[in-house]
Amino acid sequence: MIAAGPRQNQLLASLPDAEWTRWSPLLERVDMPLGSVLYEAGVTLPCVYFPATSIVSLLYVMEDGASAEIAVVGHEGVVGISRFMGGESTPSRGVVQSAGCGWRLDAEFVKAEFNRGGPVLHLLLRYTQALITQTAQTAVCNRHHSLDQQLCRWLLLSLDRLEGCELVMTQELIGKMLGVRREAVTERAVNLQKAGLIRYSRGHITVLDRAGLESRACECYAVVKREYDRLLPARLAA
Amino acid sequence: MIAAGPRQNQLLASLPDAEWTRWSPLLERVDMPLGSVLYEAGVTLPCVYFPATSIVSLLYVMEDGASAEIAVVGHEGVVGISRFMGGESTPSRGVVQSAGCGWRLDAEFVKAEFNRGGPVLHLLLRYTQALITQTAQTAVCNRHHSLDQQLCRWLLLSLDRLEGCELVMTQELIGKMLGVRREAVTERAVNLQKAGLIRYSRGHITVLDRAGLESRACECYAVVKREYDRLLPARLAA
DNA sequence: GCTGGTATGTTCGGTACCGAACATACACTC
DNA sequence: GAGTGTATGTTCGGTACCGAACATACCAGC
Repeated sequence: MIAAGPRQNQLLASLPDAEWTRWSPLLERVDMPLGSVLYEAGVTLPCVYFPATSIVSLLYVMEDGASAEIAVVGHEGVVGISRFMGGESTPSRGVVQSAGCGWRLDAEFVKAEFNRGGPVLHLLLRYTQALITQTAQTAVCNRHHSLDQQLCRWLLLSLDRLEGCELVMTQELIGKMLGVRREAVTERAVNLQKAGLIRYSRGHITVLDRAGLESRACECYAVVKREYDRLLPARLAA
Repeated sequence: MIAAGPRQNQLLASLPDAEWTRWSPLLERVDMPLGSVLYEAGVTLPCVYFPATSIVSLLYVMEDGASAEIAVVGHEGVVGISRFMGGESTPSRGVVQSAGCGWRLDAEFVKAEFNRGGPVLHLLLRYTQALITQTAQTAVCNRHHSLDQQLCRWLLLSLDRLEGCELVMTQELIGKMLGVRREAVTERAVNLQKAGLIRYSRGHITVLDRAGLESRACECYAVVKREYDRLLPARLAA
């Protein structure tokens, strides 16, 4: 297990020394419990978050209350890109999907660092491009692939952002993320369990056969992973 | 009708004088016929395109040949954001969805201008955030809304990027963009025509009742439009 | 004015998911 | 160890779209 420091976040870990010296005194550790909302749609968030052991879902909630996940952010990324992209807010919401901890910084500070240009600018922009790819692939996947495939993709995306192979996550929650009914998730989960790929009980899902999930998922997972690997600095050894 | 100059493109039109002086001598007018591919998935495109009267679809094509539109770019935007975002390529393809003309610039030049910081950086980043919103909303729409609603949304997005109210576009092509069968588009189009909202024949679609389309579309269209209006400089008078 | 190609229209069986209702079962509290 | 709340399991009718097959109809060129 990696020591629980700020550099568990890959973006923070990739900062050159000069930047790190400026940033590290300002980093504030935050606990991120399941379900907590980091920012609301249309609201300017005061802080930018760098998840370490937590996973954050960017979720769009419709007028009728239905929801759908836009993208997911873990230790590889940052929550609050609108603060340096210039729009200051977005129509989506940031919700903690897997409890853990992370680090935060004043958004104005990050914005100022971003506008200095150089490594911070380029690192954050490459991350943003990766995030765009994930969002785009979510659109494609929602259009063409079965819930079975999507669930596999989603489990894999989560797994990549966790240590170990257990997700603390009810099927109800997964339904909210994928934008389907809880019952539909249950049916698919039953099948995955029968196939020996996962095991679960009351909000705990253990992945037993990662390779099996990968072969059952659609191409979307691999496309996104390849782009993340290509665009971002090498991952820390797990 | 607006004079067919580079400043028909809203991003180019928003450049401050200093930038415009540097950019305008380098702008090259390009004809963009229906179906032409501006860039392929995974390939570094040499130029960045600023559509004027044309519309470009960012399209993801799957391994089995099925496709789905990620987003659409017209006179409000730019094609080739990966060249300044730093990834240099993306997994999607840029295809001309509505014939017209546009302007292009050497991508290295745009990248250098972008990296100077200042107005160019901020303009392009705000545009990129708008594009992210469109992509995200496409994901949501693909998940939750009926083809009927999606077709209305798509027609409106196209209409906003055209002068007049006629689209030159077969139902086959629309199917490719929306990621559905041509027959499904036909069924919905028949209904829209019966309802008096559109009229069409052999690749020409005329919108008769824009307000009707808006009320039949899902909230996604309005969400995206609001973000574009918020994030980008005021549109040119139509 | 006939012909060939492209665009649109229609039908039919199949399926994946929805919405609702209800059943079970585990885990914590007292 | 009984009771309560949450998580999961199952069923059933309905519907939107798929895949395939085929019909019509417009336009261009000869």
